Amino acid sequence: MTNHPGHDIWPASGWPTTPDELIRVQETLAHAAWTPFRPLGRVRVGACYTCFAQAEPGRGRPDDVGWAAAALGDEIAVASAVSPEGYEAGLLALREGPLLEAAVRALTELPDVLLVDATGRDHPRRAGLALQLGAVLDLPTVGLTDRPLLARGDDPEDVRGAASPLSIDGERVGYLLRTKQGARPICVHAAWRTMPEAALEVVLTATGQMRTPEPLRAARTAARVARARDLRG
DNA sequence: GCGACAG
DNA sequence: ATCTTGTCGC
Repeated sequence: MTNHPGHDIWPASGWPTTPDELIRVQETLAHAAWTPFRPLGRVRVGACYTCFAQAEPGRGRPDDVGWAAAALGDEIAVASAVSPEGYEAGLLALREGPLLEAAVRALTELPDVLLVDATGRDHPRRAGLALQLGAVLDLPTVGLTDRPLLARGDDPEDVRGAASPLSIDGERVGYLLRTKQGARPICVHAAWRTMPEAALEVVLTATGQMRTPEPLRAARTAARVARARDLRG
């Protein structure tokens, strides 16, 4: 938890710092060999989330302060820093990667599988931030978003648990999942070491009565609370 | 040229 | 991310 944030976690983070660099990493990760994660037994599901100080529509600003939180069971960890980049679709890792990694690494124990507020295989180079973060942390990950980046899918029926495939040119990259009746479906993305079906299973086990899976709700709340606290003194 | 475009 | 709109429940 950095109280007076700087760019400090970026240079030493090992994450790419330029679009060209990131794109190369994404292309490499998209073709990397992997063994599929099978959710067996009691799987510990964690989540991470980032929010920023500037709340303007459209692209976020460079040099904005960000707060990331990671949640696993009752434990919460938070990290904060100035993020050098604004938001650009396809390059979210430049803005949030090191922040999310820092929050997850601040947990006492790592989860068996991590939910990330970003896409995975649904990406121009098939390597969204959820996939990349999993590779960096060596953890299976699942991406969760409100809407797809490139993928398309039909609306699942309005029954809790109903799902319909999200695809890019016939390639299945995730599912639209109705986690709550009467609520918009969430996008569940295959990411690092997770097939679309495994991703779906993980999300269903982590979801209670609310639309958003519990670990992600916890991380989201924690990040926003940290932001509110730090923006006072 | 215009809209779309994870957070 | 944020905003708008609509609906339901307190």
